[in-house]
Amino acid sequence: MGKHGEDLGVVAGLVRASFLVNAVYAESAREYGLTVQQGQLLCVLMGRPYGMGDLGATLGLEKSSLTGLVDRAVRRELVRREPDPDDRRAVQVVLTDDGRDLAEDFYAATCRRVDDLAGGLPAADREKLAALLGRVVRENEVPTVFLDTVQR
Amino acid sequence: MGKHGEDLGVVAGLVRASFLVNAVYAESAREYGLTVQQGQLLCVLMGRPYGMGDLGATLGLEKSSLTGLVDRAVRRELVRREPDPDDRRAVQVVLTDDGRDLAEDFYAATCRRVDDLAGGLPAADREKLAALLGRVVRENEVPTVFLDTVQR
DNA sequence: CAGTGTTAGTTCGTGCTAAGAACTATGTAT
DNA sequence: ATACATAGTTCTTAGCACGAACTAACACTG
Repeated sequence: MGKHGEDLGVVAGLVRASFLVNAVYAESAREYGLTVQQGQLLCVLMGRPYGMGDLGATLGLEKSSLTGLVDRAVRRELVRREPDPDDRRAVQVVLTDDGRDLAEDFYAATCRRVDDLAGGLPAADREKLAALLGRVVRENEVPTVFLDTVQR
Repeated sequence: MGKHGEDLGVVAGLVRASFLVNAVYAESAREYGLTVQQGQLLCVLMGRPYGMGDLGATLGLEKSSLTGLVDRAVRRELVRREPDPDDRRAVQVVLTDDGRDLAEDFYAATCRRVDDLAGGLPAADREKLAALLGRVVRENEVPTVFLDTVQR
């Protein structure tokens, strides 16, 4: 578990890098007239439509929090609620055409910015960093993915 | 600027790692009865007292946003506003004893959790990761620090 | 098919976050 | 003295996040 001073290095690095990414994400969202949460919502929906439940699990929100988020996105015509053909209680949240356009622009711009954060690193280091972060992410997302997968 | 698939690796790694850290930070805060922002406030103040202006610059908030954050922290007796002896307009925000205790507990717990995120990595990889993240952070905080320094 | 429990989502109330604009009071320069 | 800048607060508006209570549809069991 580590008692060395070097541990602080990883912790500080992760926390500060995460603040950096947050700041970049927020700035990018702002530029596109979105809040961070709306940006996340659009990015998630770029992949496929989601029901409210799945969406909550993916974004880490309670369903009651989600209703409002989706409501506001609907009001801005970025997103639609479509009835789920297999379950009359359920709803599919889908990007509108406007929503998709905005999502793609926002996504691209945000990727560019985040990429620039690592812009000073030579290619080899970038790959190393990507590999290490990938491992951290993979090892720690297991619980979430596990739940996602099991509960289907 | 990179046209290769590997670029996506760094971006995805940074973004997803940052979400992981956020989630951990939020969970830790919650456990200590804090919001993320209050947690950040306490952690910043662990180092030294700050005026409202400096605090805003450090946390990336407008002064008007800060008033409320500090108000709520004052109400919870985590923080005090002390008059600045050199400037009767200004205020020093200082941790109370309770605030310091809570800040230290929260800080330690959060560090432990973040450290656990990298728990699966062997020591050499942890160090490598810390070094790479350190570089990213250092290179990108320059603009903020630059502004801070120049505008005094 | 009736009864029971579960699931999907919404509504409501509370508190927190964030910003900008307008304002007060103090400080600084001229 | 005048004018301008700075430190913070107040007010308004909008969004975020949660839990508790609720409605409607589904699923199971007898």
